[in-house]
Amino acid sequence: MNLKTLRQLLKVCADDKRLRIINALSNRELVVKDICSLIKSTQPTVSKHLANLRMLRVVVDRREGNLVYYRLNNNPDSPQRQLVDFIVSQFSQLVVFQEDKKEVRNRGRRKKI
Amino acid sequence: MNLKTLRQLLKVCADDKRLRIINALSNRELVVKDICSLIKSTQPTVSKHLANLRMLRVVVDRREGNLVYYRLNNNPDSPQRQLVDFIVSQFSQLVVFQEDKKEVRNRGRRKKI
DNA sequence: TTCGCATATACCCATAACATTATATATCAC
DNA sequence: GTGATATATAATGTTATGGGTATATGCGAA
Repeated sequence: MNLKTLRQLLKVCADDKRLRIINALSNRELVVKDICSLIKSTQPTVSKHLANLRMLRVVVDRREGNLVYYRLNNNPDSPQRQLVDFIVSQFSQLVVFQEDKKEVRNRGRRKKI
Repeated sequence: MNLKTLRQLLKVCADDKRLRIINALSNRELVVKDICSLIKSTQPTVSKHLANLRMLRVVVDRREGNLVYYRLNNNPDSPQRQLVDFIVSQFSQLVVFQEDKKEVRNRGRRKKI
């Protein structure tokens, strides 16, 4: 870990939509399309955000058929996980975060993802 | 606290020089000129970085004569302090951080600040 | 193979961020 | 008041970032 990596890690989290993605994924893994409709952004935009988060290992992905599931990097010793924990726990009361979590739960109930 | 503030708070920390300033100030308060020589940047550049940090209340300042002392916002309940604590403690082993701390301590010994 | 769906990448544009130079403000000494 | 020092702000150029459209890739079904 060096200064550049720390800076990049903070920077990749310093974006409204990526913060919402991180918060949403703290609930459970999601496919790209779910995230598109959740944060109301086009698919390329979401793919790019996810690529940014993936490059810094904030999230990891797995392909299943033609779907790609994204989840948080849950390695408990990683700085990524530490920062995500800080964000998710410290700011869980943020209205958007609560709304998004609720939406993710509902979406999960409505259709198998 | 809203999403925008969280984003701005993360962003203001997501810069090499501002990270070094935060780490240096975790030791003790410093005047602008000290920071200029520490991070080897021009005075306007440092002033701007400090203004950014000040706007987000990551640091606070006090004027004494024609010197302006900067220190970390040490309100223990503030998100600012929480994030700074995370950065300073979690990444204290970073080479630049250790070098800067050493330099700050030496500088403090050499001349009264 | 071809089609259709999900996702990723390329390209372009608009805006934001950083560094530098020059200038302005503030305070002290005189 | 003037001059010197410390800091802040303004103006400018360059680079980085985020969003959109179009296109490419990957995979399953038939």
